[in-house]
Amino acid sequence: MPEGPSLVILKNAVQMFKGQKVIAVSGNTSIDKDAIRDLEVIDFKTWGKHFLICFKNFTVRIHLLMFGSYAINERKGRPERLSLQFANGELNFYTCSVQVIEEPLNEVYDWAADVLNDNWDAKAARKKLKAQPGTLVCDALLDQNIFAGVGNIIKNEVLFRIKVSPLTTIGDLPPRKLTEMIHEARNYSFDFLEWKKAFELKKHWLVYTKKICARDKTAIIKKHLGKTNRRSFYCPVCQIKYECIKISQ
DNA sequence: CCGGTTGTTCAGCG
DNA sequence: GCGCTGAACAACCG
Repeated sequence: MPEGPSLVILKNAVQMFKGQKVIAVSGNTSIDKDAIRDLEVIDFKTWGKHFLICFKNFTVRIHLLMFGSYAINERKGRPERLSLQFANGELNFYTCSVQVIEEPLNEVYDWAADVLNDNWDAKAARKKLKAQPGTLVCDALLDQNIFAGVGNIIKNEVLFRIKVSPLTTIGDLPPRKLTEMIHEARNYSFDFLEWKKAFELKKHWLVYTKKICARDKTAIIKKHLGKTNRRSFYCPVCQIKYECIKISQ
Protein backbone atom coordinates (compact mmCIF):
# COMPACT_ATOMS: atom_id res chain seq x y z
CA MET A 1 0.00 0.00 0.00
CA PRO A 2 2.03 2.77 1.34
CA GLU A 3 4.57 4.83 -0.59
CA GLY A 4 3.76 8.50 -1.12
CA PRO A 5 1.87 8.14 -4.43
CA SER A 6 -0.57 5.65 -2.88
CA LEU A 7 -1.50 8.28 -0.33
CA VAL A 8 -2.16 10.82 -3.08
CA ILE A 9 -4.53 8.28 -4.66
CA LEU A 10 -6.31 7.93 -1.31
CA LYS A 11 -6.61 11.72 -0.99
CA ASN A 12 -8.17 11.95 -4.44
CA ALA A 13 -10.56 9.10 -3.67
CA VAL A 14 -12.08 10.75 -0.58
CA GLN A 15 -12.76 14.20 -1.98
CA MET A 16 -16.53 13.70 -1.66
CA PHE A 17 -16.12 13.74 2.14
CA LYS A 18 -14.40 17.11 2.15
CA GLY A 19 -16.69 19.70 3.76
CA GLN A 20 -18.87 16.89 5.16
CA LYS A 21 -19.69 16.47 8.84
CA VAL A 22 -18.54 13.33 10.64
CA ILE A 23 -21.79 11.89 12.00
CA ALA A 24 -20.30 8.88 13.79
CA VAL A 25 -16.85 7.60 14.76
CA SER A 26 -15.82 4.08 15.73
CA GLY A 27 -12.77 1.85 15.72
CA ASN A 28 -10.18 0.42 18.10
CA THR A 29 -7.86 3.44 17.97
CA SER A 30 -6.92 4.90 21.34
CA ILE A 31 -7.46 8.51 20.26
CA ASP A 32 -10.49 10.42 21.59
CA LYS A 33 -13.22 9.55 19.09
CA ASP A 34 -15.80 11.81 20.78
CA ALA A 35 -13.64 14.81 19.87
CA ILE A 36 -14.25 14.18 16.18
CA ARG A 37 -17.98 13.53 16.19
CA ASP A 38 -20.08 16.28 14.56
CA LEU A 39 -17.01 18.09 13.21
CA GLU A 40 -16.63 19.10 9.60
CA VAL A 41 -13.67 17.81 7.61
CA ILE A 42 -11.98 20.98 6.43
CA ASP A 43 -9.51 19.25 4.15
CA PHE A 44 -7.54 16.10 3.38
CA LYS A 45 -3.80 16.51 2.95
CA THR A 46 -0.79 14.26 2.50
CA TRP A 47 2.80 14.71 3.55
CA GLY A 48 4.97 11.89 2.29
CA LYS A 49 3.38 8.73 3.64
CA HIS A 50 1.18 10.61 6.12
CA PHE A 51 -2.54 11.00 5.44
CA LEU A 52 -3.99 14.04 7.20
CA ILE A 53 -7.64 14.59 8.05
CA CYS A 54 -7.93 18.28 8.89
CA PHE A 55 -10.49 19.64 11.32
CA LYS A 56 -10.81 23.22 12.52
CA ASN A 57 -8.60 22.97 15.60
CA PHE A 58 -6.61 19.76 15.09
CA THR A 59 -5.61 17.12 12.56
CA VAL A 60 -5.90 13.34 12.61
CA ARG A 61 -2.77 11.73 11.18
CA ILE A 62 -3.01 8.28 9.64
CA HIS A 63 0.14 6.29 8.86
CA LEU A 64 -0.45 2.99 7.09
CA LEU A 65 3.03 1.65 7.93
CA MET A 66 3.71 -1.65 6.11
CA PHE A 67 0.37 -3.40 6.38
CA GLY A 68 -2.20 -0.66 6.73
CA SER A 69 -5.15 -0.36 4.40
CA TYR A 70 -8.38 1.56 3.91
CA ALA A 71 -11.83 1.02 2.48
CA ILE A 72 -14.23 3.63 1.13
CA ASN A 73 -17.95 2.85 1.42
CA GLU A 74 -17.22 -0.78 2.25
CA ARG A 75 -15.74 -2.84 5.06
CA LYS A 76 -13.13 -5.53 5.22
CA GLY A 77 -13.90 -8.50 7.43
CA ARG A 78 -11.74 -7.22 10.32
CA PRO A 79 -11.92 -4.65 13.07
CA GLU A 80 -11.63 -1.05 11.94
CA ARG A 81 -8.87 0.99 13.57
CA LEU A 82 -10.77 4.16 12.70
CA SER A 83 -14.12 4.45 10.95
CA LEU A 84 -15.68 7.78 9.99
CA GLN A 85 -19.34 7.93 8.99
CA PHE A 86 -20.63 10.72 6.77
CA ALA A 87 -24.11 11.39 5.39
CA ASN A 88 -22.83 10.35 1.96
CA GLY A 89 -20.66 7.36 2.88
CA GLU A 90 -17.92 6.06 5.13
CA LEU A 91 -14.14 5.96 5.37
CA ASN A 92 -12.44 3.05 7.14
CA PHE A 93 -8.82 2.49 8.13
CA TYR A 94 -7.21 -0.79 9.20
CA THR A 95 -4.02 -1.70 11.07
CA CYS A 96 -2.54 1.76 10.92
CA SER A 97 -1.06 4.32 13.28
CA VAL A 98 -3.55 7.03 14.28
CA GLN A 99 -2.39 10.21 15.99
CA VAL A 100 -3.86 13.61 16.79
CA ILE A 101 -1.79 16.65 15.81
CA GLU A 102 -2.72 19.71 17.87
CA GLU A 103 -0.18 22.11 16.36
CA PRO A 104 -0.78 23.99 13.12
CA LEU A 105 0.38 21.74 10.28
CA ASN A 106 2.79 24.31 8.92
CA GLU A 107 4.70 24.08 12.18
CA VAL A 108 4.87 20.29 12.02
CA TYR A 109 5.50 19.63 8.34
CA ASP A 110 8.12 20.85 5.91
CA TRP A 111 6.07 20.74 2.70
CA ALA A 112 9.21 21.38 0.66
CA ALA A 113 10.47 17.92 1.66
CA ASP A 114 7.51 16.06 0.13
CA VAL A 115 8.50 14.82 -3.33
CA LEU A 116 4.88 14.94 -4.52
CA ASN A 117 4.06 18.38 -3.11
CA ASP A 118 3.82 21.52 -5.25
CA ASN A 119 6.21 23.12 -2.77
CA TRP A 120 8.93 20.47 -3.29
CA ASP A 121 12.31 22.18 -3.13
CA ALA A 122 15.14 20.37 -4.88
CA LYS A 123 17.71 22.86 -3.65
CA ALA A 124 16.71 22.28 -0.04
CA ALA A 125 17.09 18.53 -0.60
CA ARG A 126 20.55 19.07 -2.05
CA LYS A 127 21.59 21.14 0.95
CA LYS A 128 20.43 18.43 3.37
CA LEU A 129 22.27 15.77 1.38
CA LYS A 130 25.49 17.76 1.24
CA ALA A 131 25.44 17.92 5.04
CA GLN A 132 25.79 14.11 5.26
CA PRO A 133 28.47 13.03 2.77
CA GLY A 134 29.03 9.67 4.48
CA THR A 135 25.45 8.45 4.02
CA LEU A 136 24.84 5.73 1.44
CA VAL A 137 22.47 6.76 -1.34
CA CYS A 138 20.20 3.80 -0.50
CA ASP A 139 19.71 5.25 3.00
CA ALA A 140 19.47 8.87 1.85
CA LEU A 141 16.57 8.13 -0.50
CA LEU A 142 14.59 6.59 2.35
CA ASP A 143 15.21 9.57 4.66
CA GLN A 144 11.74 11.07 5.09
CA ASN A 145 13.20 14.41 6.18
CA ILE A 146 14.80 14.73 2.76
CA PHE A 147 12.55 12.69 0.45
CA ALA A 148 9.19 12.37 2.21
CA GLY A 149 7.07 9.84 0.35
CA VAL A 150 9.91 7.81 -1.15
CA GLY A 151 9.76 4.14 -0.14
CA ASN A 152 11.74 1.05 -0.92
CA ILE A 153 10.34 0.51 -4.42
CA ILE A 154 10.99 4.09 -5.51
CA LYS A 155 14.47 3.94 -3.94
CA ASN A 156 15.49 0.93 -6.01
CA GLU A 157 13.97 2.16 -9.26
CA VAL A 158 15.48 5.65 -8.95
CA LEU A 159 18.98 4.21 -8.45
CA PHE A 160 18.49 1.93 -11.44
CA ARG A 161 17.28 4.81 -13.60
CA ILE A 162 20.29 6.98 -12.81
CA LYS A 163 22.69 4.00 -13.01
CA VAL A 164 24.09 4.42 -9.52
CA SER A 165 24.99 1.63 -7.09
CA PRO A 166 23.14 1.74 -3.75
CA LEU A 167 26.56 1.46 -2.08
CA THR A 168 27.74 4.87 -3.31
CA THR A 169 27.97 7.53 -0.60
CA ILE A 170 26.51 11.00 -1.09
CA GLY A 171 29.99 12.50 -0.89
CA ASP A 172 31.31 10.26 -3.66
CA LEU A 173 28.43 10.97 -6.02
CA PRO A 174 29.44 13.26 -8.91
CA PRO A 175 27.47 16.55 -8.70
CA ARG A 176 25.50 15.77 -11.85
CA LYS A 177 24.47 12.40 -10.46
CA LEU A 178 23.36 14.06 -7.23
CA THR A 179 21.19 16.40 -9.30
CA GLU A 180 19.77 13.43 -11.22
CA MET A 181 19.00 11.53 -8.04
CA ILE A 182 17.08 14.46 -6.55
CA HIS A 183 15.24 15.02 -9.82
CA GLU A 184 14.30 11.38 -10.31
CA ALA A 185 13.12 10.95 -6.72
CA ARG A 186 10.29 13.33 -7.62
CA ASN A 187 9.95 12.35 -11.27
CA TYR A 188 9.74 8.61 -10.62
CA SER A 189 7.22 9.24 -7.84
CA PHE A 190 4.88 10.84 -10.37
CA ASP A 191 5.41 7.94 -12.78
CA PHE A 192 4.65 5.57 -9.89
CA LEU A 193 1.45 7.55 -9.26
CA GLU A 194 0.26 7.28 -12.86
CA TRP A 195 1.11 3.57 -13.11
CA LYS A 196 -0.55 2.80 -9.80
CA LYS A 197 -3.71 4.64 -10.86
CA ALA A 198 -3.76 2.47 -13.99
CA PHE A 199 -3.16 -0.72 -11.90
CA GLU A 200 -0.02 -1.42 -13.84
CA LEU A 201 2.70 -0.50 -11.38
CA LYS A 202 4.49 -3.87 -11.24
CA LYS A 203 4.67 -4.06 -15.01
CA HIS A 204 7.01 -1.07 -14.99
CA TRP A 205 9.48 -2.34 -12.40
CA LEU A 206 12.89 -2.62 -14.02
CA VAL A 207 14.94 -3.77 -11.03
CA TYR A 208 12.73 -4.14 -7.93
CA THR A 209 12.16 -7.91 -7.34
CA LYS A 210 13.80 -8.60 -10.71
CA LYS A 211 16.28 -11.39 -11.39
CA ILE A 212 17.75 -10.06 -14.63
CA CYS A 213 18.82 -6.52 -15.51
CA ALA A 214 16.44 -4.88 -18.00
CA ARG A 215 19.42 -3.18 -19.71
CA ASP A 216 22.14 -5.76 -20.03
CA LYS A 217 20.62 -9.06 -18.81
CA THR A 218 23.13 -9.31 -15.95
CA ALA A 219 22.00 -11.13 -12.81
CA ILE A 220 20.49 -8.63 -10.37
CA ILE A 221 21.99 -8.58 -6.87
CA LYS A 222 19.54 -8.67 -3.97
CA LYS A 223 20.90 -7.60 -0.57
CA HIS A 224 19.84 -5.83 2.59
CA LEU A 225 22.02 -2.71 2.65
CA GLY A 226 22.74 0.39 4.68
CA LYS A 227 21.64 1.60 8.07
CA THR A 228 18.05 1.18 6.99
CA ASN A 229 18.89 -2.44 6.13
CA ARG A 230 16.18 -2.61 3.49
CA ARG A 231 16.13 -4.77 0.39
CA SER A 232 18.24 -3.39 -2.41
CA PHE A 233 18.07 -4.76 -5.94
CA TYR A 234 20.78 -3.60 -8.30
CA CYS A 235 22.74 -4.45 -11.40
CA PRO A 236 26.47 -4.80 -10.64
CA VAL A 237 27.34 -3.87 -14.23
CA CYS A 238 25.27 -0.84 -15.26
CA GLN A 239 24.82 0.69 -11.80
CA ILE A 240 28.15 2.30 -11.00
CA LYS A 241 29.65 2.50 -7.55
CA TYR A 242 31.36 5.88 -7.47
CA GLU A 243 34.36 6.20 -5.20
CA CYS A 244 36.55 9.21 -4.66
CA ILE A 245 40.21 8.79 -3.83
CA LYS A 246 40.82 10.84 -0.71
CA ILE A 247 44.26 12.40 -0.52
CA SER A 248 45.34 12.75 3.09
CA GLN A 249 47.26 15.88 4.00
C1' DC B 1 1.69 -23.02 4.35
C1' DC B 2 5.63 -20.64 5.48
C1' DG B 3 8.69 -16.75 4.63
C1' DG B 4 9.20 -12.27 3.53
C1' DT B 5 7.89 -7.45 3.49
C1' DT B 6 5.82 -0.80 -0.48
C1' DG B 7 7.36 1.32 7.39
C1' DT B 8 8.10 3.41 11.76
C1' DT B 9 8.81 3.74 16.71
C1' DC B 10 10.73 2.59 20.85
C1' DA B 11 13.21 -0.06 24.48
C1' DG B 12 17.50 -1.60 25.77
C1' DC B 13 22.30 -1.64 25.75
C1' DG B 14 27.22 -0.28 25.59
C1' DG C 1 23.11 11.49 25.54
C1' DC C 2 24.71 9.04 21.46
C1' DG C 3 24.28 5.29 17.99
C1' DC C 4 23.13 0.84 17.08
C1' DT C 5 20.15 -3.42 17.27
C1' DG C 6 16.19 -5.85 17.58
C1' DA C 7 11.36 -6.22 18.76
C1' DA C 8 6.82 -5.04 17.95
C1' DC C 9 3.05 -4.24 15.12
C1' DA C 10 0.00 -7.72 12.00
C1' DA C 11 -1.96 -8.63 6.58
C1' DC C 12 -1.16 -10.16 2.28
C1' DC C 13 1.28 -12.45 -1.55
C1' DG C 14 3.76 -16.04 -3.86
